[in-house]
Amino acid sequence: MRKQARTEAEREERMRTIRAAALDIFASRGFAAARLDDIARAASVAKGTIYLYFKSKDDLLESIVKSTIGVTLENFEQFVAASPASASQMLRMMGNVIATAIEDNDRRRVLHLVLSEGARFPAIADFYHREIISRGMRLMRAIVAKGIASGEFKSDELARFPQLAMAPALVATIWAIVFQRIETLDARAMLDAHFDLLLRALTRSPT
Amino acid sequence: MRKQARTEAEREERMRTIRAAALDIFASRGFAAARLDDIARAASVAKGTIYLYFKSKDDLLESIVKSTIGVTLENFEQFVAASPASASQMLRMMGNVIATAIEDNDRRRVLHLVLSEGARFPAIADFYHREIISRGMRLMRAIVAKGIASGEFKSDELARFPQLAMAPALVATIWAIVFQRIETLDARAMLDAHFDLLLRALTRSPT
Amino acid sequence: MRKQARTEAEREERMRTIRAAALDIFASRGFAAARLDDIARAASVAKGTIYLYFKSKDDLLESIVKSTIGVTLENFEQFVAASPASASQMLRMMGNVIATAIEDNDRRRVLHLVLSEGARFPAIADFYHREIISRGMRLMRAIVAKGIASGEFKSDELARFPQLAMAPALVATIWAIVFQRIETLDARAMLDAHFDLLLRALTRSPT
Amino acid sequence: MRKQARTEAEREERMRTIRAAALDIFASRGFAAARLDDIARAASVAKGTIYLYFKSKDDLLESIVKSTIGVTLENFEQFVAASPASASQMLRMMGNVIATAIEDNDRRRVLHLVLSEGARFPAIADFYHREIISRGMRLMRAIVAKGIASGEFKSDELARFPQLAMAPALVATIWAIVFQRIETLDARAMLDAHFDLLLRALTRSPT
DNA sequence: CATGAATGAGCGTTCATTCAT
DNA sequence: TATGAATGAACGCTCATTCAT
Repeated sequence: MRKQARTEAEREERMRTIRAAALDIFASRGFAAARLDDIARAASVAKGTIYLYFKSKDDLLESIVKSTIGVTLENFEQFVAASPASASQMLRMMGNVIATAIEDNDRRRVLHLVLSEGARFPAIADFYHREIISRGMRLMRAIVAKGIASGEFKSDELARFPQLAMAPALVATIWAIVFQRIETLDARAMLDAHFDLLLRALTRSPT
Repeated sequence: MRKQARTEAEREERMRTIRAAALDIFASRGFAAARLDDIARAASVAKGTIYLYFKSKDDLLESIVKSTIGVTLENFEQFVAASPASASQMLRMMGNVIATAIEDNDRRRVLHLVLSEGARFPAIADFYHREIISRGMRLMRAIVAKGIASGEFKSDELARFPQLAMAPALVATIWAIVFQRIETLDARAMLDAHFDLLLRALTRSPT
Repeated sequence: MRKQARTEAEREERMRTIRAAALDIFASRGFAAARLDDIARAASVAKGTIYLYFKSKDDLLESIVKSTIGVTLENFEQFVAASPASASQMLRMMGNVIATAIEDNDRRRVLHLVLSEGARFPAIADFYHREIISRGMRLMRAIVAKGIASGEFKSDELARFPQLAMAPALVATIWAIVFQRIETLDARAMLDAHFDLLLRALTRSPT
Repeated sequence: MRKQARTEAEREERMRTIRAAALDIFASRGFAAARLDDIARAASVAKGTIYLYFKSKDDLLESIVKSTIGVTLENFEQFVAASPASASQMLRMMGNVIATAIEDNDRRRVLHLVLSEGARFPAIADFYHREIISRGMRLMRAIVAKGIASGEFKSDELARFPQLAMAPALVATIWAIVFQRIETLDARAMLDAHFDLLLRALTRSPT
């Protein structure tokens, strides 16, 4: 072995390999119980090599979370502002984006790591909140504002609690990791039902 | 400092004390990183004493989860069948029960432990699914069935995916543990909004 | 339970019971690996009770060894002096006594404990040497002296190294405990052969 | 203080060092009471290093026994078949080999470990029986057979119980470890006396 | 850069001994 | 006396991190 990473690109590639291996191991054993030895073996590098790229086990976890942002949201924000689509259509699209996102196993695993370890890793919770959650919430609020302005949406619950739109995605993610073995759950069908209900409620005047 | 638990009641009390201390420590450090030493100190017993009541650290975790069932659901199931209340009223009541349940910090911590460690502790996932989740789902389906039978509810999404009713509670729980520090969330207000939306959607015919 | 030992006789009986149980456990697990819990259970007493009769685990071991002297030797010494039997006959008798002694499982176990733990328990080595070994050696020397005086025995190897007479008994004991499972050994037949050889040698003039 | 063993030879050397240290500690404290910490210190390595070379404490013990075979016997077997020496001479030689062998302190300690712990470590008892004992017995039987065939030896006790030839060596070994402190024993002189007696007996017709 | 041997602090569990009942 | 719950020091083994090669 002893492949050397001289260029910056090779360096990035190495880090990606190690991160991928680490995510595998963290996800299957849990962060604290994961052993660097296993990660090294899974990444086909020596244990010491990991330390050439990451300061510590904690840093490795942090790096995994930070590298899994998904550029998806970035583009979407500008799109909302400019698009001629109706708020309902946008909400649907958002639903599809979410459904697609959580079908990706790595993203699920990262989310689960954030939920499980976030309390002990402020940097991770901060990062995830800043980069993913608050963006998603801002986006959701933008859509709702547009819908209310246009008269499509009759109530503002989703603006006050954008979390309500994502909640089923969280459930689907956790279910896939914790309960799938016991009882399967069709995540996409559930998200479809969820957005059906949401739209039916939002487009109806509260009594 | 060497109180002996000779009666069965004292024994139960001891176990409760140890469980409570362990939940504190598990919740704050995570299961794997929690040290029996800390649990013992928190429970004001010697480390060896823990092993008089629990077979192992794993067993202690399992016992914590199993002892936190909450009798709440039990009673509720019979109530649904017999009550003259409308399905809508019942769903509201259910919402209140859930909101109250997740206001309890211990319950939140246990749920978080189940979500975080369930994948590595099949016994825990099994137990939680059997005792809490499948019961809650059955209950939800009973309510929806009643609502559809009476003509109150026009669609069955909630019968197909009862998880949709609980999803915001899960979000609230995780938020409290992971993100509260960064941005507060009024769990009860969110759940109220959630059930408002849900009822508005269910009582309206799908197009 | 809670049988109380008020009289001295009851007290002795209790100690015997505990010693017997302890010997069982020491022999099967080894002294260091033996657990007081197991001894207590085997003796049908509570763990604390053992400490009413013995100062410590070490003391219990010591007590076991000291209580297994076997009065056999005592009587035999006087017998040698007075008996009209020839030295050869006496050696034969001695052989029989030894053979019978090591057929007793408890004696074997005690001897094995002495051999295994004696190095770490000076008190035990001292005691065993004083009470068993040096007596046996003295006895052997007395027999040989008698044989040489009477002209029966032509050489004094056995007087210089009385251990030579007992060596096969030691082998038989250890064999029974360590190798019997792999290959059986007929201890009595071996001892018979040994004393046959010994007498044939002693009664012949060295060249 | 952080010498790395990268070649196979250095690795072997490391194992030897650790085994030697372990034998010291096992012999002085007994196997169960020996602490890995002490072994590590005695070997001038960190505790964890031991586990790079041995799977467990048990494995370390086993390895010690297995690495102390002594090639002595191997060569001797072929020698007996080919040599023009008489059976008596061979028995004498055997006596010298044994006497020399048990003068080695390490060999004594290993034998004592086998006798003490063999009952709890079947692998050790099996190994020792297979590699040392049964070989020694076969050898002894070969010598006796030769002696009887040539008419030198008149009886077969030693063929039936080859253990009789080694018994005094066992006594000498145990004595050195358990009773030397109390009363010294000249092992070589005793073995000489033993083989004198043995030869005198074997070369004389039984009555 | 890469390797993997070495380190040693750390932890779950055990068990001889004590002591409240 | 007898009991057995409680104690806490001790120990085998692990594994994140370091560092010689």
